Amino acid sequence: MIEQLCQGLLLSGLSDAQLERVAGHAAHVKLDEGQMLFRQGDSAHRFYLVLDGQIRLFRLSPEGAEKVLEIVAPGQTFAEALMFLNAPRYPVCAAALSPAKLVGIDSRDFAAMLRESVDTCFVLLGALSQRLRGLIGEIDNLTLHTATSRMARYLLVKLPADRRSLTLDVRKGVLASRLSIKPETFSRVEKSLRTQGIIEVHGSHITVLDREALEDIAELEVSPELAWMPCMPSASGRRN
Amino acid sequence: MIEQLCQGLLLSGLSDAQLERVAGHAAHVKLDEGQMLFRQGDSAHRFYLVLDGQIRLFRLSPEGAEKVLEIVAPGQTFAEALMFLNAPRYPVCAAALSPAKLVGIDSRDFAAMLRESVDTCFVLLGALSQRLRGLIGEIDNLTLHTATSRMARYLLVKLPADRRSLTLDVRKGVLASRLSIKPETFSRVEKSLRTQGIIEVHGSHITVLDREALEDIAELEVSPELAWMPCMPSASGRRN
DNA sequence: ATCCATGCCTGATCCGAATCAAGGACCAGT
DNA sequence: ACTGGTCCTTGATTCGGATCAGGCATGGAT
Repeated sequence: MIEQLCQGLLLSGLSDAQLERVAGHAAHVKLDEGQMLFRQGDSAHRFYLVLDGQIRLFRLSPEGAEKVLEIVAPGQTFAEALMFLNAPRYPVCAAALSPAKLVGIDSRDFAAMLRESVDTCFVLLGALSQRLRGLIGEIDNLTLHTATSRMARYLLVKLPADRRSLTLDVRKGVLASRLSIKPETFSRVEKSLRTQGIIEVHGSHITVLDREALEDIAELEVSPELAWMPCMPSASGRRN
Repeated sequence: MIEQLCQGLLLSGLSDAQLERVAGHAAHVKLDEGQMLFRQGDSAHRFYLVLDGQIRLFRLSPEGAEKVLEIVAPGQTFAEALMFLNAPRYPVCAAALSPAKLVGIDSRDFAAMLRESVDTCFVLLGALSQRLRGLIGEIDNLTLHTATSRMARYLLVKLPADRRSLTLDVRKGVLASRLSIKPETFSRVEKSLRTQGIIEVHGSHITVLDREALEDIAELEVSPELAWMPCMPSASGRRN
């Protein structure tokens, strides 16, 4: 159990004694493919470390529509932030994309331990900060960019720095939801990139033929430009 | 200066000695209406506490489009999270909506002090967690709900619990951007709610005539319903 | 008072993406 | 090899909201 906990980046900085204490109230959880771990609105007493498989975090609308916020991979933790709220309830649903093994860690217990380890506090603060940055980027994607642009960005992020191809680690339908695109549109965007000769697709294996063009479509920030921009005082939302 | 720092909810838990230390490297900042405080991409050495006025945090796309992420009111702090990243850069632009006074607090200094106060660490963790929850709600709004629904939600949130009317604290154009709506559409949505007899508008003063109807439009969660939902295993993004 | 700038409103039109509707591909199970 | 089931793809159409264009009202400067 202890060694398994160490797989979590968040927990790797803990001392043996601390790990043992955390392990005390921790519980192994196994999920079948598609099985729900918790639902949004459930009261949250624990957070989780993924050991194996993938967990899909998603939001449900009252009408039953769903939006995937994150796909959690082994070694990552999720739902830690709730530890610090008064009457914590999961803000999302969690379900396994594939058969999964995880460890559930008691929030109260962990928080108590945190009090004795400022270092770990800082690790956690860092993790939450990064997640915050990620969500801001997500909102930027949704409000300032098109579906095609989001797709291009995703490919560029997932593309190993020096390699030209990658293999999608989730079904295209799930990825579509992750990018806030309908499966039909996803398919069309993919086709468009294919016919432009920018990418090549064989099942879930994608090869980037023209990285330049893809970066162009992704509409990435160009830092130096910011210094030139006028940024009119109190400019109203021309182009929102 | 010390008393001013205390206005920040985040800082109110600090001891006098700690406050004094923070005040040491803190600097007052005054902004004219519309003046920029920092731009996205700028390296971030400090975070801010708003004493007076309103600060508009927004994101710029390469094409110059802008999206307001938050409007910061007096007593609130912003950009604290960056403290815990390695090469921190502001992820957003900040500009004053009205003449504003704020205090800039040195990140390194504050972080050093944090190491000696686990309690304050927890306060910060709580604050970041809430912000995280807020951003998830924001993404939910953008992906699972219409412009009209977002507008209704905003009104309901801003509406004092027992009162029937409220006064908008920002220009409608800014609010539109905050809700990711174009000013034209904002105007049309407002008109639609007016002609339905749900709200009454006089300038920036809005009266809610039919709270029920507004809640209906807002498509709020109905917690008990979640227990009934099937939540098919590995359901694909039917309805994204 | 006149001027012009800015914010807000309204109408006509356009566009990106969702929806509706069918096919087709790729399985696992019989 | 045949099923029946997902999952993906493709086409036709619709729809929400953006864009373009113009008008009106307010408020500060001259």
